[in-house]
Amino acid sequence: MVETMKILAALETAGYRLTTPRRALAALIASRPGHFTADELVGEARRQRLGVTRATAFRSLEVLTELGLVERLDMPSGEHAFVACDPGGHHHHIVCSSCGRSAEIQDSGIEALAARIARQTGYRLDGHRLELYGLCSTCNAEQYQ
Amino acid sequence: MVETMKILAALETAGYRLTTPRRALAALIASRPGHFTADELVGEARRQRLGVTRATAFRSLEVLTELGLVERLDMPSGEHAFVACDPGGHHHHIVCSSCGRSAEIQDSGIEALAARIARQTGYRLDGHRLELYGLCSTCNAEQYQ
DNA sequence: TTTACTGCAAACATTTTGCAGATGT
DNA sequence: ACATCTGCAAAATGTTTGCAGTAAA
Repeated sequence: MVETMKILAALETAGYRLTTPRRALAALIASRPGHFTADELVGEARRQRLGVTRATAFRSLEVLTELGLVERLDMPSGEHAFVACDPGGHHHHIVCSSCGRSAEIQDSGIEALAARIARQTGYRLDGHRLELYGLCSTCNAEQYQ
Repeated sequence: MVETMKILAALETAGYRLTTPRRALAALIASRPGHFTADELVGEARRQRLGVTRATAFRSLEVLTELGLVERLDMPSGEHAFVACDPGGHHHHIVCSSCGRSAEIQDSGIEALAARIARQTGYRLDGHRLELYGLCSTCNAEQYQ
């Protein structure tokens, strides 16, 4: 769970202004249990009359992505989505294809695996991405009720 | 290396017609050493006067993707790209961020790793994606000349 | 008071679609 | 012959940008 305050604090620390739209977006993003598309975010903001433009939403998402507070995902469907996440450490996501809830995965051995592949293929790696898709335990349980 | 013939054979087997545009695209795709964007593909087709429309290119890429002859990648930059690949077995790609050359990676232990994560998180996985980015040995070598 | 930020609207990029005609089988 | 494909052009998406005004620090 990512809290609004953490996002705002990070923005402030990085020298960004805490504007009304940014506060609103931070709250919205923090309230999301899982991933969301830019469009969903804007829609939700509009529904709640928060007065946040599409352009501002994109601009904020960009800033937040840079700070590592949000990450961009590419769903199997091809659509782009974002997830709030803890900045700092490199990590990966596992996302529920039903409810969208997502969890962060720390190392788990992927780094080692990537290093091994690099050695085998002769590539000098400078990045990788692992995304896992499936049903979270809740959705999985519901399916059999 | 993926050959034109293989692509055409797969299309035919799947019941698709071997039209002129499809033959042209198959050849273009097979000639690519690495990944390519839809736009690059169309541009190349136009340069060679192959008479392939943008719409047709997209439609063909869709078909080829369905058949597993091509896969969609999401580059770190955010742009979409495609790579020709062997259909069948689940695999992943390692792509060179300089020349675009890409190689397929067979299992390498990712499946086991994914299974372990599934167990730990309680998710029932139905898919995952691993993409590795870096410099291939050739580009890496050139950098130090 | 200064500079970052926002809204607006237009521009852009990318992918999809409807339809009439061309073409593979 | 007949269904599948293609080209064309328009539409639907998704994202970015310039600029003048607003607001945070």
